[in-house]
Amino acid sequence: MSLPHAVLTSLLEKSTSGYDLARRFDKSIGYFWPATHQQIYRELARMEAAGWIESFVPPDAGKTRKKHYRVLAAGRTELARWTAEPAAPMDLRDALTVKLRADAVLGEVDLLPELQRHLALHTAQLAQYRRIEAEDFPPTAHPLPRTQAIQHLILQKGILYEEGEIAWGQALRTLLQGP
Amino acid sequence: MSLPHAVLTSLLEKSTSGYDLARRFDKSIGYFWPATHQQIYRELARMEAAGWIESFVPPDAGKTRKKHYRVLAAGRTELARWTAEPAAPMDLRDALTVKLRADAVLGEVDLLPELQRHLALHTAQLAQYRRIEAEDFPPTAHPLPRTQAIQHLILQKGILYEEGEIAWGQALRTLLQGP
DNA sequence: TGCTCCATGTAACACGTTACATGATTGC
DNA sequence: GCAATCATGTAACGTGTTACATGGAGCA
Repeated sequence: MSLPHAVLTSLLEKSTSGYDLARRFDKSIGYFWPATHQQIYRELARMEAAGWIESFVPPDAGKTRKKHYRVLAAGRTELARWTAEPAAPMDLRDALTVKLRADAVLGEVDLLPELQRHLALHTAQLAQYRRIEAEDFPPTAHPLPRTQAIQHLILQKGILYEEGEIAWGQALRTLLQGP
Repeated sequence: MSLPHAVLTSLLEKSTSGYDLARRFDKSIGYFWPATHQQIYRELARMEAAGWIESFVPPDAGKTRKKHYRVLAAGRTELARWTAEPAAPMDLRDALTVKLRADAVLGEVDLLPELQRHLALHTAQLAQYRRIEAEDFPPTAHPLPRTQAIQHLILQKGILYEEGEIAWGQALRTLLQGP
């Protein structure tokens, strides 16, 4: 049950509409907690009913249906509560590994094309993370303030993850291609 | 939709009862695709209805309710189809990273205890993987046959993952504890 | 006029989680 | 006799996924 809290976090970072939230999700928190726009609209409605957030018509709405949301005190309290609460570490759900085991037991399944696809996707994602890092965290002599240091560390987690996937995938490719 | 295929794979590796399957899951495929016993019973019933597997009373059943399952040709075909089929890479769902972002935007949330818990859990998991590796893959001079090499590589993926989590967690701990 | 993008939603369903039910067998 | 474990399930619910609906705004 982390999606509402991910949404609260994103709203605290910048209070916007559900639509923009859904789009920003894809490029930030969504890397670590993906969500579709339908899920986000559903959670926004629930959280407004629960009194964690409130909606208002933004000044620049004009004749559009645009609604903005902002976090209320109750939402902030709830987020702080959840953040300190112990939770199980995420569990992996890695279909490629299952496929690899299936290949081992079946034999005669050519996994290489699928593996190449994955390597390409992870390589692309890694490149994107590196681009973001180069833009947002240019090398400096001085240590970053806490908030920025945390954000950099989060980005580095994504980078580490992709690097690991790629290194492992290359080892697998060598094995599958071997004589 | 990978759970049925994970179950098929496990059944091909060793055809057993739902109960044993659920217990073996926890210690093998479940590391990469977790499932509760209820999910497994549900999938077994569905797959039997679909003609992918069949149940039979094992010779050693006695008066128990024990049922065994074995994979039919249709199930084997389906598994091969799914294995070669392209699929999106797994997506991360990492609550700790979300909590970290929440901490950055809220301030004044003490994440250290939660981080320590995670470090302890990942360290324990890593130790278990290493124990399995030492038992099942003792160092030899000769390269392993393909099936075993694949199984070793799968285990190494788990090890790499845990090592990454621990290394990152230690970096985070340094940051959170820093002055 | 027709197309794309903005913006918010409803509905149905599949999958995952949690709690509970049932009865037999094994070990003390 | 009692508790723990074996063994299979039902039921209810919550989250995630997919398809579709609605209507305005901007542009060629």
